[in-house]
Amino acid sequence: MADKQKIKVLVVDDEPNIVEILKYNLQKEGYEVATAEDGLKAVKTAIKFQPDVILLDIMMPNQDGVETCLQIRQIPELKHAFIIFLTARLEEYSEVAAFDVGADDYITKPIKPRALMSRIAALFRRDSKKEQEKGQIKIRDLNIDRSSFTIDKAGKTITLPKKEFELLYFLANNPNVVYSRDELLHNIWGSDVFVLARTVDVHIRKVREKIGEEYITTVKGVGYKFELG
Amino acid sequence: MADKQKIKVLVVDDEPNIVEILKYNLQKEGYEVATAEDGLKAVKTAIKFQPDVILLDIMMPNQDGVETCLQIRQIPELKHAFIIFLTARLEEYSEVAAFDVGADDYITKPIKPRALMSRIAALFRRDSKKEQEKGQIKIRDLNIDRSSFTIDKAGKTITLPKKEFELLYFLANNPNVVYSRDELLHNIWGSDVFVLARTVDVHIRKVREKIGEEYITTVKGVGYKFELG
DNA sequence: CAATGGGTTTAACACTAACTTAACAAAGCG
DNA sequence: CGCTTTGTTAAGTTAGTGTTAAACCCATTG
Repeated sequence: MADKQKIKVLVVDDEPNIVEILKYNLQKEGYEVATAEDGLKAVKTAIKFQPDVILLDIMMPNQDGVETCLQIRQIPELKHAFIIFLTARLEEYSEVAAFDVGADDYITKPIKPRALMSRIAALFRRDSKKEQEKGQIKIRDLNIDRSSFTIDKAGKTITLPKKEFELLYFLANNPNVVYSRDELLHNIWGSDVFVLARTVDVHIRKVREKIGEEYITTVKGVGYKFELG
Repeated sequence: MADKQKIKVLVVDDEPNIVEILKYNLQKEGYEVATAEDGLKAVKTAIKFQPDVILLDIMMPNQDGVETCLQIRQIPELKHAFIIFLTARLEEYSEVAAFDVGADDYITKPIKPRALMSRIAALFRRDSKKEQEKGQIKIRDLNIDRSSFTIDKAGKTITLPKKEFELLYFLANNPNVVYSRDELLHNIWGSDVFVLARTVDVHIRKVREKIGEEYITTVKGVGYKFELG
């Protein structure tokens, strides 16, 4: 996948139940999660953990969310973090305070996990869309088009499955450069996936089968490369 | 979508905090932002900046939002601009006055940035729909007609429900481009709606059922696209 | 304001392409 | 020639999608 590294979320609430529910849901969505049970611990954890998103309860022992938010906003390394307040419906005063204090958003309890997930996802959607907006390669007699996951060759259009496409796309993007199987795995499958290196061979086979044998060549003992004319 | 060039937003409020928060969030969403701190400056800036959207606080020194709105509405170059009032919860009177004065919408403080962003995005979704309401697409043997929500195929006319139509219309408008379920949700359902991504599948099913299987193809692990030729 | 009904969303289960693994054949290299 | 690396095929597994039915929502109507 394209999430080179996981988005990190820090959940801060004094109610263990809520923390658990949020943690569970966030992890299921592929986020890396840390938790803290009060404001003081939140700040410490945030510094170590460097979260991208902080879900912050307002009413907490030791140090409430507003004060915590203020402190976090002072820390340069955490300035980019999104802070979302979790508030009980009736603490309206806090809504006002929240934004003065630098929160990016707030949601009212009871929390609907699904809605919260979408909202967090929305925060990062823009970037991922842009990444994909690159991507059309003309090389030799191939026209490789990321937007449609297709290869055009001599008028014929071939649609490739994801992994096969990514493989060809990656190699074609760096023509004449030899990549080892491990490098290909790392770049295309991602750094946190464990599959046998020989898996690459099979995908290479499939790609060659579909576009022809003359594009990807083997360098024995090293790996594969996309061959220029 | 059609954001060839950035949408311009003018934020007018006398509270620097609020201005900052809104500016920050708007820029993050990709809008171009200008600010003004009172009504008089707002009008001047608006003339220079030519915003597409104006966020206007009601209670301001020098010249309040209502009066400012009236003035802006006089200026021909700014007639197309959307004006959204920002009001404190209790100034109910203003809700009434706002629309008399030519505002397009209003929201009450405290402002939820997310909600505001969605609202702004929605303005342009609606707007762009209007533009396209002429919208008729001829593609392959289909004739897709937005004004009646119908598809003509080989003499037969099929009427689709709204979501199904929008889905087909969107894909047909961007043929050969693969869209993930999330992208489709974002573009068709809107950014502030939280539904499961799999909902898209069901609508795809219905559309295929009605117009035939040969138009929309699946790219596994990626999404759907409208297939040309 | 219950009942209806179309549209939409969710949930559950079935199914298959895609992916991975494994196993054997062929090819390169000392 | 052995030994290692790659090619190839087939079989095993899984993640992603298809499909259907049921739940839900909301506007309309009697």
